[in-house]
Amino acid sequence: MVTRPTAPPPPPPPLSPEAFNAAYPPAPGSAPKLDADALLTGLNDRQREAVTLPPGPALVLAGPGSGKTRVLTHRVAWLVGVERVPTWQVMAVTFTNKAAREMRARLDTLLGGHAMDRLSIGTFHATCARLLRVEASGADILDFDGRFIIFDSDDQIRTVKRVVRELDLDDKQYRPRAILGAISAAKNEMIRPREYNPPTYWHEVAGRVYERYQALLRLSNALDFDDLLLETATLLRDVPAVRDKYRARWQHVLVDEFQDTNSVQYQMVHGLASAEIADAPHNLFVVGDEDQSIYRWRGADYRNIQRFRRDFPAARTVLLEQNYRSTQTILDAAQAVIAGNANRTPKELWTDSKGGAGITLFEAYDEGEEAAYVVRRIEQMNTRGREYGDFAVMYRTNAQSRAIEDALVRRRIPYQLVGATRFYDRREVRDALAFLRLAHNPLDEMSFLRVLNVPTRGIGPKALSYVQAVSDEFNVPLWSALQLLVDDEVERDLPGLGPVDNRSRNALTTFHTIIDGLLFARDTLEPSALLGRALDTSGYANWLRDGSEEGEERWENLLELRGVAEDFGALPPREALSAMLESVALVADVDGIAEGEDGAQQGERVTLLTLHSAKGLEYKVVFITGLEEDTLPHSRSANDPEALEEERRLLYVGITRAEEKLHLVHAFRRSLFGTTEVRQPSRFLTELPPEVLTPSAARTTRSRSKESSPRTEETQWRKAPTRAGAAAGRTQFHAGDKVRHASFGEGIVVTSAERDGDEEVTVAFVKGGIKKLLQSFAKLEPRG
DNA sequence: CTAATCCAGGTTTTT
DNA sequence: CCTGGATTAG
Repeated sequence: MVTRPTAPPPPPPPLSPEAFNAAYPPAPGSAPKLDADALLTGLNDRQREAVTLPPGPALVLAGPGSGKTRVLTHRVAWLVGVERVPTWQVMAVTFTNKAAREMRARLDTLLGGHAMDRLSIGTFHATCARLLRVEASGADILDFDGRFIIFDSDDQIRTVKRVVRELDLDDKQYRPRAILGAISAAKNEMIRPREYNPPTYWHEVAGRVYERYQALLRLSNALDFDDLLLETATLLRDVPAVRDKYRARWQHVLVDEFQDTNSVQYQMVHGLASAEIADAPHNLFVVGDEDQSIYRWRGADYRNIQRFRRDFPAARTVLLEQNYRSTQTILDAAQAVIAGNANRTPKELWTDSKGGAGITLFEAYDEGEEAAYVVRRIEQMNTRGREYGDFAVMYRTNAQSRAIEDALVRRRIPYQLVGATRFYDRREVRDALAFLRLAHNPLDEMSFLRVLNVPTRGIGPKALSYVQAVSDEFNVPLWSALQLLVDDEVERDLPGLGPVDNRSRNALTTFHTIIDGLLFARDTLEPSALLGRALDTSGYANWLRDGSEEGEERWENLLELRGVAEDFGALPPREALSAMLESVALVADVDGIAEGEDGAQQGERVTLLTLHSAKGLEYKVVFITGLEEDTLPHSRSANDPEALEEERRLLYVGITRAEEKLHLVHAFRRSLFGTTEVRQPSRFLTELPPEVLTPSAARTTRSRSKESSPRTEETQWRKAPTRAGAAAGRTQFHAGDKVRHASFGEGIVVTSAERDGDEEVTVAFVKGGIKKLLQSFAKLEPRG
């Protein structure tokens, strides 16, 4: 593929205006020259067109499985290897670390491992963080300095809570989550506290919180996720020197998943590419798919694709419709579903792989049976030669994973859970990181307060109030206040508090000693050792490992964290520490961390994940579970047509993950927060054309679409439960009977379910409506 | 100050 | 169901 000439390549024609090359002479870090034909082999016509587009704005509309990442990476390779653009002039942004890593890896292969270090490839957030660290040091345009820390969602919510309490607000009426949402929304619109124009009284209050929240952030020299974007976009908009510098530097900007950009991200990209500098072409290459826009709730707007067309009328558009992933059957199903959305530009996906297995639709009795079904199918296919790694089980909400996990554990099938209680959200991990953050910067109040009394060392509200009082009195951070206290450099009688009692004093000294020790060690110990020291001297390790199973589990998480820390061992300690903390703050997914306890590799495990985290992935066999009203579409989306369209896109994303076989599963009833409810099948199911389904599944949807007719279907069980009915004393069944699962209208409801390999049967009579009926369900013991 | 216990509330998706 | 907050007993 990649050929390296033996003779030095002839000087390439400069892609960018000479003026730029003169002003910014190419730095070391140009890529090897690539052979254009070799680079393009294996690409289809459309892909080739996209990869070789002339400079200028470009929009690639890429359907699922159409080789989007391939196009992006080849485009970069084309630019640096064929067009001879210096690598440092290229910036590619993605949304996830995973995508960035993958791009990097693929480019590494394409470019033969050279010249990678000068390419800017990263997530929006990471890219912004890097830029801000540079720009905030020195210039005092910004109200924070380059050593800022990054607040994650937990820090954010704690801060908002603190402000809500401070302002004496009712946290029921002003729920911290909601307020944080409002703040985030404002930031996404680039609205600062002072410019905030509240539409309602509630928002006015939220605005007050916003102001104080922001002040607290800056007090800790902290930025939240939204700030990273906002401050960068503002800088590029308002400071010509900075803007021009980066425009000149990044002459080629490539954006992945453009449909998921929010307004700030759009402006940032737009700002970088605008042509206010004479002769600068807008070399902005964006790739996206409106149909896969699933982050509306955090400000993403697929209409940015339309906006792009409007703002860059000269943009060339390339449509990628050939799919290399799924069977035609699966594509047909996907298109039928997405066709239900009104606001979209139609695309016609096609593939060379005609036909394919029908899509199975299964109605389970409840989530337990749903899980049993999935697991049974996996086992069946596994014995027929499928690897566990070929399977993925997807769901709308993380809570749904529990039942599936249970079933997998019982059958001893190795699995991998993506996301869920994220590794870095675990309490012990956050505690441990708080120690490291304090070692990095003891003024970090969030971390200070977090571990001040963890493990408990006798510092309660009383002791804290001394520190707080000193902090207020002398207007210094908590850490400095603590220092003053333990060094006995403040008046013994604090205003309104009286003398500091000895117990508090001792406890505070203990804490001070711990952190001081870390500060002392941070320049010599590498992060993993520093972490070990922190856990030892703080007593955290002992406290955690109290002999309980839970304690050991948590301890293992800390060992994993230690493993993460070891990756930074090569750098000088001080640098390694900040690199590690930065990386950890911007990591969202757990991949690479959750290697199996049972020794199974990733490829040998069933993957469990939400539909959201499934984007960009593919599996041979996909199960989409919980296809019910109020789950998919989710109840929160019920009243909002826009939100409903997003739910449909979510299902579309899920369906198009499947390469060969798709199972759609829904349950007749499902328990949620303790109570059980009857579920209606998802409206999206009725949008599936019967011919994409397996015959029996097609029959089911058809009978279901006739509204008032009874909903019946034969169960999947071969053996009827033995005289289970008799045990109920209501009706009788015999071995060999065909058990029916009749939900409505027949006077009797019978369902079977599997539990621990045994079948469980439920029988009831219809009396007083379905709700009553379900309450009166009798649970029966199976008999041998 | 800590630990145990009770209670109410909130439960979508994630950089 | 699970968490986090509040309350209470020690």
